[in-house]
Amino acid sequence: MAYATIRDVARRAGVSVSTVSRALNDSGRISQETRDRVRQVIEELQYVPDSRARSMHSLHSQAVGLLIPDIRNSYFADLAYSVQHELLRHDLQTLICTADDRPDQERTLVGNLLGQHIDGAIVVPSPSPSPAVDRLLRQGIPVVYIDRTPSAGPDGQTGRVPVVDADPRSGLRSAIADLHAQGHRRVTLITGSLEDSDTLRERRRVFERELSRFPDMSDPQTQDPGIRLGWEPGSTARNARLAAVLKERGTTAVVFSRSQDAIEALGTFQGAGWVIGRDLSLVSFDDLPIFSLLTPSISVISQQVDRMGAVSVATLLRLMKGEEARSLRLETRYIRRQSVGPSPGSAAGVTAPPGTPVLPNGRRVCKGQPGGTGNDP
Amino acid sequence: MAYATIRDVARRAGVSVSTVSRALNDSGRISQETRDRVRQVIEELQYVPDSRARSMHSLHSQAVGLLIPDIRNSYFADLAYSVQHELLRHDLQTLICTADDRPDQERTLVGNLLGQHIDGAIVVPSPSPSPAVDRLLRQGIPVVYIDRTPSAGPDGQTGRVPVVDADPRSGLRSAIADLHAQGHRRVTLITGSLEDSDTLRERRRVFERELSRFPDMSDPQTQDPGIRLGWEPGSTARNARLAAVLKERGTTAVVFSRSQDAIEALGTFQGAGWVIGRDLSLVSFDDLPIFSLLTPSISVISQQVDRMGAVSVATLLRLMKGEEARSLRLETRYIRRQSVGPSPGSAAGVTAPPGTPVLPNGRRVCKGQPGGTGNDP
DNA sequence: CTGAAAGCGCTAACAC
DNA sequence: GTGTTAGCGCTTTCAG
Repeated sequence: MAYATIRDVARRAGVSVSTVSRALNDSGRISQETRDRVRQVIEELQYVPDSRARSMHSLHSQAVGLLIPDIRNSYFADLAYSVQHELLRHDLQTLICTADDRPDQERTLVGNLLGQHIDGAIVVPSPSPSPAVDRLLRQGIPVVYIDRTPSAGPDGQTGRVPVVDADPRSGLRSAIADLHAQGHRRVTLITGSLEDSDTLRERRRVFERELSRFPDMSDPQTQDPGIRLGWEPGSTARNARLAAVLKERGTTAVVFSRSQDAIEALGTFQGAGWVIGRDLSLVSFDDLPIFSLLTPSISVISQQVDRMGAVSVATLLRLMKGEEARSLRLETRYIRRQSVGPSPGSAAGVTAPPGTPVLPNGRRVCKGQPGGTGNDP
Repeated sequence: MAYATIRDVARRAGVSVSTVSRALNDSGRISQETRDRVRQVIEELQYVPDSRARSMHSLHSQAVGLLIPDIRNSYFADLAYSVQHELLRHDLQTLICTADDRPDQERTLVGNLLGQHIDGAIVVPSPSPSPAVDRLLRQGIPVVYIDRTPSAGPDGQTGRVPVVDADPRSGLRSAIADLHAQGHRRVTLITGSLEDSDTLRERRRVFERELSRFPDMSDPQTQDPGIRLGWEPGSTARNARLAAVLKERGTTAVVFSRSQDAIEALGTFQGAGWVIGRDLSLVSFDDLPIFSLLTPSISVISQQVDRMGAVSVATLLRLMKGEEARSLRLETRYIRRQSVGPSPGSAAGVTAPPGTPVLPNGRRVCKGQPGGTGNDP
């Protein structure tokens, strides 16, 4: 069935196309009466204005591109959801593009986006500087980086792009304070290979700094409070080795920099006879939905993706209005759950220290409530 | 910076716009020489044709809508990924819309899609018949349903929409056969409330039928091999009750109809001192990425989302070409992992029965390889 | 308050 | 082979 056009409506309502247009947009001068009649006809004909034709004049396509590495990753899916809903509130459509961190695919996708004359873009920058994103920038399209700080490219271009990401400090500080209060003195960070990622490098650096605020938590034997794991996907051998190292160090609590490592190691720890939250306390970055579903539920340092989505959209809107916009770091938040308990052989931890933000057994609402992480009061 | 238009290119190349158009589309007669020159200029100007203007003629927008309940759900995210990549191979853009199973939101989103004159749509039908989707149908837009069979609405409209979904039979049959071979005789299905979902109802029905093929597996005490769980999100109490019921029944193996229930129950079972794969064998529907990461890894009945995406796209393409397209049910596949082991107190299960499709500790490749589930030879 | 007409960027006849 | 021209469906002056 062919689409009804504005002419069809005009004809049927006995008016001209410009009158219909005015009725559609509440613009210009139009009498209440004709407006109602036109609206009536629009209903009858199930007329939907062609947004393509429309946007060719307005210079606004009402569409925003969202470039992420992989939609299958829970974290990015949450982010996409949040961004999309926030944009929808502003009558903007989100074009979700999964670039797989592959430059060629990025090129194709950005080409598509340019062809549609998107009004703006929200981009998770890939590890290496991206020529595709530069193209957006050169075209003068407002861009906001999200989640990762891009490696400063040699071209000054990216210099003026606002970044919205998470500051690991607040979350790590609370987590370490809580672990300390629970009597833990030997806390180990488990991180991925640091070369790959600024994010991981920063977490590591901040972890060390925050740990050093407690003199009794420094480890006299090992200078190095962190353990690096390669990217080999969770070999059992690797996790077994990990368990051995922890035992040798006398570690009573671990913080995982990458949620995936935490998931993989969990079973190994339990298989080794450790009860998580009793024999070993465990905290992971990223508040994945699954972490609150598992038993024991896993304490996390939340990146607050919902807020990140909302804030990045707000930043983009500002840019789109031609206003200035600055980079912003969101606080991470420590959420205590069952996986953290008092250190074995310690009398501490019966009560949490005042001021520690703790949500015992915090549960995440999954359906329908974007903000339902329970983080915000 | 303003976009370069086809006129800019024409002017600069010293030709007319139609010549540029021909160079762009390799259509009509054009000399090699001028074509190269035009291409040259296009490069220089970084010219990108305006797909909106373009599509106003061709009657094709090269865009397809994908309507899913929630992108945050791993299962749908996987599906979206698969669909999007498959469509991209055919130079079609995917407009991912998360409808939250809310009719009003569906209305808005479908309105947007109509406004863009999408060439087709792939839709996960919501439990109740959707007026929004009917609107697409009335407009004559090719639609394919995916994953769920829609409740037959009173309007004949939806009758002619092909459905691509998963047939639980093959997977359940293999799973039950494997469990039987492992010595399990008391197998229980754990399902959600059946009223909500045709899918769950069917799984339940097929489970009973497949179970009855083994005379020694029927349960003399309980007529009812299934346990229904409400939707209360994983209350500890509920899971504890579940454990008690299983013990009382003498169940040695469980099959979860909903992956979420499996995740929630896992910890409770382990907390009760059961070793999964030894004291209790466990199979879940849906091959979520996490299931292969956990220790023990979880045996699953895979819906083969990758294939489902590919097949639904193929079906849609057929429809878009005006050809007939039929509904299709994909086989589900049982993938054995560590969570299934021999029944306690049974001598069986040392070897798997011949012909049973088994992938011990099957691991899912997450990055970069759409087809990397390891299901396809 | 309403209508006629120009044009957004592109494609597709039709001429030359 | 290439240029001219008429639209696609809409918004937006500019007259009435």
